[in-house]
Amino acid sequence: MTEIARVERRSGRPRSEDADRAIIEATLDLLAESGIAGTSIEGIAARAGVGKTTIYRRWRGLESLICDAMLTLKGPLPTLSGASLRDDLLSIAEAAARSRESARNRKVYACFVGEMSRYPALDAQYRETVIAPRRELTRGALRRAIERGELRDDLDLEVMSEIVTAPTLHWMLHHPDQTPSRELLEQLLDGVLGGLRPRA
Amino acid sequence: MTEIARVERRSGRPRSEDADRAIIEATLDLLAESGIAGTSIEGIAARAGVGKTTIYRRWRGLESLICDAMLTLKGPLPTLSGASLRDDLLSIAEAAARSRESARNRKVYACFVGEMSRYPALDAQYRETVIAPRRELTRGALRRAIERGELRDDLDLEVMSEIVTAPTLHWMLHHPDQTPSRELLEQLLDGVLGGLRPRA
DNA sequence: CCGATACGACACGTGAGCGTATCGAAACAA
DNA sequence: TTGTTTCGATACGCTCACGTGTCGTATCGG
Repeated sequence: MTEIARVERRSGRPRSEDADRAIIEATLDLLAESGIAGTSIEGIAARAGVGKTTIYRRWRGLESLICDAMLTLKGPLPTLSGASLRDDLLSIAEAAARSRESARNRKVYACFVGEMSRYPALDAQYRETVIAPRRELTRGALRRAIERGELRDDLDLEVMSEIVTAPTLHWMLHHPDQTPSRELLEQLLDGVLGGLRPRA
Repeated sequence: MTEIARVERRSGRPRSEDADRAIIEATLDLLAESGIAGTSIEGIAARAGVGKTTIYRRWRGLESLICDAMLTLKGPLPTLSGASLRDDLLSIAEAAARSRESARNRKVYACFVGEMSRYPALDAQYRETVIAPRRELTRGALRRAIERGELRDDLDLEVMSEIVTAPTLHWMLHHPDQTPSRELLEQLLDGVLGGLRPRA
């Protein structure tokens, strides 16, 4: 909805879809390199090989454009097998890792953490379309696991959700030049689920 | 070391320590409000009520100034009682929470996450003077706990360190408008140490 | 008092990005 | 072909920060 209405086409030269793609790609590239504050319409136009007019004709401004670019960043939500809590959480972690496979995407996520709060429209859309569905996915998996007796029921769901997701996200955030191996994801998850104290 | 050498004082008007303090405070304020990219010498001078000359006389440039400002951000390292792993880790978590008590400091930390990598000198100093000592403190506590049999010894120390610190740091990073209660810190820590599966 | 240095204030020219406007050419519908 | 719309390019006036230099004033040592 941030894009300017594409009114019913009647006549004249149609808008180039190549330009659309080039603009979005250039936006993500610049976000990764220079952060939100360092990304400008002029820079995007130059990198995309496009006139500024072409951008202003499609988006209201920088924030709208970044909103749209952001949406192309996130992959599809994983479908959970439901076989076990471990399987579900591993699927979620792997989906997160997959959307951070390219160095560019990792850097874009990193710059969002600190800068997003200064761009309210962007922040709201990010929370609603990216964070919230994934959060709900995790909470659902945890709820089902509690019902099946796979999880303690004496801890707040919010606290458990934090414990389960934080190590993976924290690792990925602070290792922007690496991709976590499947082994690492499993080690983190198993450590979290089983606990760090020796079983008596 | 980033500060311009304060040569042997001989005569003339001495530099104002009030100006020093005002400059550092203004720098941290602006970092919190606008991030690194949005912080300028002009802005700092204006907010501190100081001439630009006064800043350029003391620091080589913006990055040097931010380096010095950053050092005033971190409180002292906590001393660990060594009584138990839980006590030690709780002390570490509380020290981290304490240095994030003010909303301003929380926002400064948040902006560092995404932007720091674009400022190599700043990044190196931050890792060396802030992150490394705290990391070593945690690893030491974990090592001693393994020796005492308080911890599993089948997990990589790196992985355990990640699991132990991530939930607290992740929570604080994504709740920049709150301070974690002692109860929350304990819940997170106890969940991590005890694990999320029910004890058989 | 005198020389030295720091103080805040202000001005300089430079460069970047803003959002808008205008250009001739290109790509479509009728 | 004609009319319409988009294309990339370029230029506009505006604002902001850069780093430097220069004011007159304030504060120190000797």
